[in-house]
Amino acid sequence: MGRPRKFDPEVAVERAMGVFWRKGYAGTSPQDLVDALGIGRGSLYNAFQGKNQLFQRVLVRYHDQEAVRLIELLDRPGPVRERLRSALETIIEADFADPDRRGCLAVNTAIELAGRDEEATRLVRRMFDRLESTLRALVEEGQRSGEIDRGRDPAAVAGFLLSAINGMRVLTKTAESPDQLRRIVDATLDLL
Amino acid sequence: MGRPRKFDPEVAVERAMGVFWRKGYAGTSPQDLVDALGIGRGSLYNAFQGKNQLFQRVLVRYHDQEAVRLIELLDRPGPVRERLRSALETIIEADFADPDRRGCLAVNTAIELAGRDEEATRLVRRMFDRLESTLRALVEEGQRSGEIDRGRDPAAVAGFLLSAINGMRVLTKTAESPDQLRRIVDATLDLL
DNA sequence: CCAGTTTTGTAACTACAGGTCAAGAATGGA
DNA sequence: TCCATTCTTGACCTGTAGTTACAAAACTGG
Repeated sequence: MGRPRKFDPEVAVERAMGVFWRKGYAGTSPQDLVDALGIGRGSLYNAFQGKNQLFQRVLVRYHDQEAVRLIELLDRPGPVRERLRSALETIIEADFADPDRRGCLAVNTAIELAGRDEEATRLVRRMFDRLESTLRALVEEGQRSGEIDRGRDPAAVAGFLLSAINGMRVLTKTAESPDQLRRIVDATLDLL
Repeated sequence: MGRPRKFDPEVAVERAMGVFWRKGYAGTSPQDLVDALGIGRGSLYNAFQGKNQLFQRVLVRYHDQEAVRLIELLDRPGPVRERLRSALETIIEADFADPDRRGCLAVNTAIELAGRDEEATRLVRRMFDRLESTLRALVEEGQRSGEIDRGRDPAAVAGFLLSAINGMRVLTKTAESPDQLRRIVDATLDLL
């Protein structure tokens, strides 16, 4: 009972994600959110307790959406190396297709808030951990299929790949063309 | 002529660097700066035209200081791989020794401001380019000495290393212990 | 020691951050 | 139809961001 909501909270979180992603946490004002969500200030604070809580919901949504998309790419059938290449290339294409070059919200948040916002740190760490697990499984599969040297520690290689992906997403921020990044992908897979 | 400055601008920029590095650009207020620099508001705006200009001087100083330190590490005599390992390990030790885990100011700025602040973007890109050049020279040296496979494109490997370094500096933000990072260093050098 | 120059300290100002609150609107239940 | 409940709108509030203004202070050359 009670007056029903006029807006869909999920849609609101989705839109909030766009704003935080583009402007960062500190760079996003309540007014930005009100404008983007198309709801009144009061509703915003009623539905989500404040900027901080809303941001946490955004991070969860990002995890359930973007991170999962990447994991699905990696989990498709086919040779391990091809899957990896295709996933990395997709990341780069997506980063450069975005006119705002927002990069990865997890990376952005790690840089802006890690160590200074406990919950945000936890959520980002969770995304990194999840991706790393997926990568480890992929490496192990590659070792079974003979595509990847069996002498290597899968956990170490997975950590290396996670680091490589994050590094690329930093460089997409300043790179002028995708070519530099494509060469890095080539080099990374060559070395693997 | 005129009244002499009571403070050393270089010292002030140095201190400002500490603040921006820890709290980010948007997260640093004029009051933070006044407190940290130990000078009055008026002096601050008289000596450095404003937050933005001061930040640019900070970026230049960071380049001339931190980036150069890393380059010097890489330019020391000895086997290429050892130098690379020692440089990477030094980065990690420094990152974890810092109680605030500020990471790398260039990476932080790339994430926060690239594409949204032209001058900051230029200065960060310059740091990345400089490091990449050093890495390329190092790779070429390694190829001459036989430590690195001569079939590889030095530019691509250098880009790869730059990306790997930046990726590690993202992970130091959320990593709970340096061990994860040390394993990544091992894996990276193993693969090279 | 005066004129001219530059710095300093502090007050002031506008705008906005981030959030609260009262009043009213829309619902289901008795 | 009245009630309790929950939502919406928009005004309002306190504090701070980021900057400017300016008078007083501290120097230097002549």
